[in-house]
Amino acid sequence: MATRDDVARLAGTSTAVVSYVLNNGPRPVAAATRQRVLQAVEDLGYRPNAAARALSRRHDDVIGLVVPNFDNPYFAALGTAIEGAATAKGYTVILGNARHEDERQAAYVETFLSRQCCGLILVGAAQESDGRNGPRTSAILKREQGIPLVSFDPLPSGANGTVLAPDNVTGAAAAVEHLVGHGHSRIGMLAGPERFMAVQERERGWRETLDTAGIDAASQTVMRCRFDRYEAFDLTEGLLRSPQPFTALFIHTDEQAIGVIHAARAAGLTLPQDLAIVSFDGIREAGLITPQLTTVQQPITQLGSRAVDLIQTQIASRPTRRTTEQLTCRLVTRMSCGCPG
Amino acid sequence: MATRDDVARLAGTSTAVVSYVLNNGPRPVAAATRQRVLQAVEDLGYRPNAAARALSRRHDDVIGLVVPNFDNPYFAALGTAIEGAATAKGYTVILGNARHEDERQAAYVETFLSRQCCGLILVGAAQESDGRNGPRTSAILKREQGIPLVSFDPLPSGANGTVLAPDNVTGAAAAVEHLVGHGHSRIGMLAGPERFMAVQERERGWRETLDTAGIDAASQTVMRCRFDRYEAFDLTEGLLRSPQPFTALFIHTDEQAIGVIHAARAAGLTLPQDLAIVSFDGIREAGLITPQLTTVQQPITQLGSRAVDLIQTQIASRPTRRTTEQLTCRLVTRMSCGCPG
DNA sequence: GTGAAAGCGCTAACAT
DNA sequence: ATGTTAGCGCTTTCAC
Repeated sequence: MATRDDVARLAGTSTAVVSYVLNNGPRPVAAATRQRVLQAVEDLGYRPNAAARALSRRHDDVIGLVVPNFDNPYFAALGTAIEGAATAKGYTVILGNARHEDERQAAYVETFLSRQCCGLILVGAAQESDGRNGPRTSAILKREQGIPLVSFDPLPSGANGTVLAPDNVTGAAAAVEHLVGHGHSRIGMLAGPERFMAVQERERGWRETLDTAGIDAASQTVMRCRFDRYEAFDLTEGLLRSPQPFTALFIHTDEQAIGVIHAARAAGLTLPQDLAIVSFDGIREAGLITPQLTTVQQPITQLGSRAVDLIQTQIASRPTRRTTEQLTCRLVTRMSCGCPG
Repeated sequence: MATRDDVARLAGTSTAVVSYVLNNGPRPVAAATRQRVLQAVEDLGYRPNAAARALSRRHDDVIGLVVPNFDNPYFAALGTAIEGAATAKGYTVILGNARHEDERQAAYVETFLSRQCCGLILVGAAQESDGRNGPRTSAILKREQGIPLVSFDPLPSGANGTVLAPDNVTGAAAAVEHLVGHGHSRIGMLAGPERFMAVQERERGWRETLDTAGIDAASQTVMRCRFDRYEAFDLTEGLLRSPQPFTALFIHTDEQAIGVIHAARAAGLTLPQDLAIVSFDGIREAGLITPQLTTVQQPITQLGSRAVDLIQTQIASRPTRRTTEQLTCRLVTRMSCGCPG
C-alpha cells in the first residue's frame, strides 16, 4: 500500500505539500505542484489512511448513528434520510443496530467514540420509564461532555446536545380530531410501550383531544404493544373477532396499523366501515396497503437533514446544554379513516 | 481524554504492560499487575483510541458491509443476520447503504478500506450485464488483492474471495414444480432486472422445470421489475384487470410478491383461486400477508454466519482465488399457491 | 510556496 | 514478568 511518503517522493515534493493538496489547506500550493501531486496519487493508486488521519486530527468526519432496529421501515427511512444528508455534506455515517437493547446501543456508542467520530445521532432507543436512554448509554453520554449529539429521545440529565423530534402531541391531536370529525365518539388507542417519549406524547394528544371534544378519554380503550406489525397483529387478531367498545382507533405507528389491517382482514372486518383507523409516521407503505392509511406524516427527509445540520452546528460550537427542537407533521387523509380517498 | 500513558502512570507500570492486559497478550502479565491496570482503566474511564490501534496494527476488527438498500426487508434481515454473527465473534460491522448505485458502493468500499477494515461483505449490488459488480467497485476490488471478501454477487475477474449465495436454481425449480403439481400449465414469471445473477438463476430454474414438465417456457409470460413491492404493484396493477395468459406466477422475491398481492386485490382478483403465486426469500412478512406466501425459504441466519466465518477464514489465510459456496433453500408451502394452508 | 520535524495513541520487537 | 522504544501514516507548526 502506497503511503503519503511514496506520493511525495514521486511528485518530487514534501509530505507536507501532499497534505496541503489533499486537504485543500491549510496552506496554498502552486498549481503546477498540485498537478504533480495529483498525478502521483493517481499513478500510485494511493488511498489515504483514515486511521492515521483520525489519530493525527483527533477526530474523523464520521457520524455514528444508532437505530433501534432497521427491520422497521420507519427507522430504515429515517436512517436513509440521515445517511443521505450526511453524505451530501461530506460525512460518512456508520450505522449500528441496537435491537432495542441498551447494552448494544452503548457498545456502538463506545465503538464510534473510540473511532474518533465527530458526532452521534441516536434514534429511539429509550429504555427507561422516563423515556430517557438506558443506564449504560446514559453513563457514557454523561461522561462524554462536548461530543456533538442529537437524540430522538430525551437525554439523560448531565448530557448535552439536542433532542430532535416530530411534534407528536399536535400531530396526534390532528389525527384524533379528524376521527371525531367523521362522527366517531368511541375512539380507542393502540399505543406503544409506555417508556418512550413519543408514545407518551401521542397518547397525550389523543387524550386531550378527546377531552376537548367532550369525550371521556379515561373510559376509552387503550392497548399497547411493541412497534412491529407482527406484535400488533398478534394483539388484535383474536380481539377483533368479537365486538369492541370502539368504532375507531388511533394507532401509534403506521407499522402497527399495518398489523391491525391484517388482523382485521383475518377477523373478517371491513375497514373503514367496521373500524376506522388513523396512524402516525407516514411511511411509504401507508400508501400501498388497502385501505390506504390516513396518517400523520412526519417530515422524514427534513428530520434527517436537520439532524445532520445540528451535528454540524455543535461541531462548530460544542453543546453546553440541552435544547429541544420539534418539526411539524401534517395529516394526510386517505381511506382508512373513512374519507372517500 | 485519558491515554494509555495515563493508565500506565496510575497503575505504576509501563505502557507495554497496559497493552498486554488490554489485548490479552502477546505477553503474559502477573495477576496483581493486571488488577492494578484494570483498576486504573476503570478509575480514569479510559477508552482505547481505535484509530491509533488500527494505525499501529495496520488493521481493525471491523467488517465493512454494503447492502443495496436497507429499506428492503430481505436485505434488512440479511444485514441483521450478518451483524449478529459478526458481533458474536467480536467484530464490529459498519454498514453502508449503496442504494443500488455503483458509485455509492465504491465510495463505501473505499471508506472501509481506508479505515483498515479486516474484511468486506458485499450484498447484491451488481450493476453489470454479466451480474458482476459495477466498474467503480470492480476497479477497487481488483487492486485490493488479499482483502478478505465475501460477495453475494459474482466477483470481477482478478478479484479474489468467495461468492456466497443460496441455491437459486434448485430453489426455483422446487417452487415451479410445486405449481405444476397444483395442475397449472400456464406459469408465468415475474423476474427482476436481468443483470443480477440471482435473477438469471431463478429464471433458469423456472425455465428448466417448465421444460422438464413438458411446458414450453418460451411461450410463457416473463415480466420484469425492480426489487421493491411498489414497482411490482405498479407493473401488475393495470395488467391484472384484464385476463392474462397465466394462471400461476413464480415471482423472483417475496417483496415483489407482496406488491402483486396488493395489485391483485386492487384488481378484484382472489388469490390463489384467480392466480396462484410462489415466490422466493422467506422474509418474515411472507407469513403475515393474506394469502400467506408459499415461498422458497433462504437460510438467512446461516448465510449471515457463514459470511462472517468466511471472512475469518480469509483473514487467517488470504484469498488467492475465487470460490463459490451455495446454501440450500427449502420450499415452505402456505396458501398463495393453492395449498389448504 | 515549500520543507523539516514533532507529535497523535497504540503495538510489539527487543532488552532486561 | 516488565520496561524501552521504534515505528504506524498523517497533520501542522515553524522555519525558510
